[in-house]
Amino acid sequence: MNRIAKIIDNKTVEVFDLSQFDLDAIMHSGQVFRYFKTQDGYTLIAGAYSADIKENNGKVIITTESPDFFYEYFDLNTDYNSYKKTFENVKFLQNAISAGGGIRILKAPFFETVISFIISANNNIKRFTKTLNILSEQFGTKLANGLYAFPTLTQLEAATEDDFKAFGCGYRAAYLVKAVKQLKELDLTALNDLSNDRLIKALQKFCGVGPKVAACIMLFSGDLHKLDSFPIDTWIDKNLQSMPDFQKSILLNHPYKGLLQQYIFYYSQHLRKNI
DNA sequence: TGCCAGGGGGCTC
DNA sequence: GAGCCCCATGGC
Repeated sequence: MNRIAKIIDNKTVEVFDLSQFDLDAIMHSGQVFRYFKTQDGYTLIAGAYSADIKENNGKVIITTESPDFFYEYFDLNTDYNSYKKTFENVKFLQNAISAGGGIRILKAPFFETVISFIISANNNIKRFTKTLNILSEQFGTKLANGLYAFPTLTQLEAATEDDFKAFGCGYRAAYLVKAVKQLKELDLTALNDLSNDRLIKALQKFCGVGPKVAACIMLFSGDLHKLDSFPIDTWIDKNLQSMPDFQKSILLNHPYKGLLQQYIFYYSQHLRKNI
């Protein structure tokens, strides 16, 4: 039996092992944006699915019409202790690992990941989250709880450059119109056959996707889920620059450096602490 | 190669 | 309250 979590019934997932599931840290780890704080937890929307999530009596309770989706979304079949065992040679990140140790790499829908991270470019999280929610309200499907699903590719084809601009995308508006057209022609399964080197180049063919955004798509899209992808944003860059070369080398050669990157991001960006 | 292009929220001072 | 920066990228 899985010690981490279990689908209890057709509306409930329970997570038992909170040492590898830190709800607040996951929400603030910069990989999920469309969630709302509730009185005792969060309401989260991913793609066309939503869930109410709260912590209660040492467990996390996920209440949703789509338990199978969220079981997979939170990667609950994977024991993160197996990853953590490989972190013994990165003791210089111990503080960040301790603080963010309950972060998991989520399996977000591919299209939502691409669009979200194009909009994230040179933007602050609060501001582009607002944009993502407005786009969802304008172009997405209204769900039973009154919230809006992230727009599908077909729905977002209706958005013009002026629409994207009006909803806060700024100069990324033109990229988005082009990227939506390009994504329509994409065979996602073909991407899965590529090596990481080829994959990151293939993703950068989408307008608005450079090396950093491509690395985010590789790490956070559930279809790709490359745990050795290492997005270097301004926060990670600052940390790398303050790191001795030998530490940098250990970090950048680690098979799960994507997960380590999440710990560093959460620690420096959200908690505002220095490694 | 270097510079430029939205806007606004949050941070530092 | 001014000045700076933000999960960068493409075009010139």
